[in-house]
Amino acid sequence: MSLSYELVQPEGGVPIKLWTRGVPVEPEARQQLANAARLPIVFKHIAAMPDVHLGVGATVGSVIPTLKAIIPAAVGVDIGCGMMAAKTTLRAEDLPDQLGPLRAAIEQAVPHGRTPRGRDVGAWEHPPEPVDQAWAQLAPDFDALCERHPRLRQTNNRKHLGTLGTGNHFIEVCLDEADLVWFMLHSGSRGVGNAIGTHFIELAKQDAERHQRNLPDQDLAYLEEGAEYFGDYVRAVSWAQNFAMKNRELMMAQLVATVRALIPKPFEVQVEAVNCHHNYVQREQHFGQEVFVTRKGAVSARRGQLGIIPGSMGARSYIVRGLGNPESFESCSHGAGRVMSRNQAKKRFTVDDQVRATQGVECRKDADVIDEIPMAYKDIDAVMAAQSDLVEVVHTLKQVLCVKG
DNA sequence: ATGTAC
Repeated sequence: MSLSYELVQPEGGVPIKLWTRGVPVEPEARQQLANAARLPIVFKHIAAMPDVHLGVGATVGSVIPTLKAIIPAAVGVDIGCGMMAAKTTLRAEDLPDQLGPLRAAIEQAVPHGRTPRGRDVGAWEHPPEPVDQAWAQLAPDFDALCERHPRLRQTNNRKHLGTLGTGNHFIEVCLDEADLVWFMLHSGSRGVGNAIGTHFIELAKQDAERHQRNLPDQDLAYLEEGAEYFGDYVRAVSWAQNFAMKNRELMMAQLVATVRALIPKPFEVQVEAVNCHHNYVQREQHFGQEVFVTRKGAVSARRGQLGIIPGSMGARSYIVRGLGNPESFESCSHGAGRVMSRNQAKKRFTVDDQVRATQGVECRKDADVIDEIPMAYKDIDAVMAAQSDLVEVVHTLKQVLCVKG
């Protein structure tokens, strides 16, 4: 039987297994995977998902298991970034014909966009009660962290909880194959997670310099167990991941309340919503060994575990169930993956292209979202086919409304 | 992705 993945053996490193059959992979991404494979702390092999593409330090769409050490830049700065989705009892025909007012109401209810100095655009001016309650839960561990790392206090933290952000972060209303309405959203740990990531990436680089480590790439600097800041990083990254998960829960609640206020028909939202990180690190057992697994643009896919693989603004998204494939460290892709940079997309496509590609979706179609045009992403169907031994599709979702930051 | 500096 042929392998479901491509096997590459970089000289002086662990093997790389790529679930990329029928999907393009940039040579630069291969080089970057090989760099990570040469680190002495990597366990067994590296897994590349079908949406793999070049990132900072580590490749987006990769799973890197490490022994008694973590590479902060492999986790990245968008710590805890991920997806949340929930099915409702609403049906397509319960939605209004014109979705513009609903989009405007969601944009009004959930802070989104940039948070430049002195102006609260993407942040709460006065966080509502549920946000303050959630912050009260997060605050003690954050305060403890700030005692040892005071610069982290100078961040947007409490006012960013329950807010969307920018770029590819979005909120969608979707229909599944049975015309049931779903809510779905994509966001992370906002400013404070970014500051934590940046801070510890810097500390890891200083640590590598002190130890005169010979690294294939400075962005692959790692912190080892016993290093001065290792424990702090583990606590900080875990805190940011909790912040991100709570951030998504709060936005989902806000979204549900907003739709309830606008749609006359009463409806229920499933209690067991899916809420999964795709940029994170955690302790796991693989091949009988306790390891740190860093998923950068990858989702956990243990047997039976539900995950979310979104397509682009105009494409379908998938609710998936993990098959627990041990060779992928029980993981799957986090999306379609880009085929071109944001700048390339803005050069190549016009507003007319964007209008055509997002037909039937109530969303922004202006010059500032062309970098998110569906053609800038890989074909989601090819991506799904390449990982058929990692996940099975449970639901297929098509967006009818999309809010971008 | 985010915030800030250029």
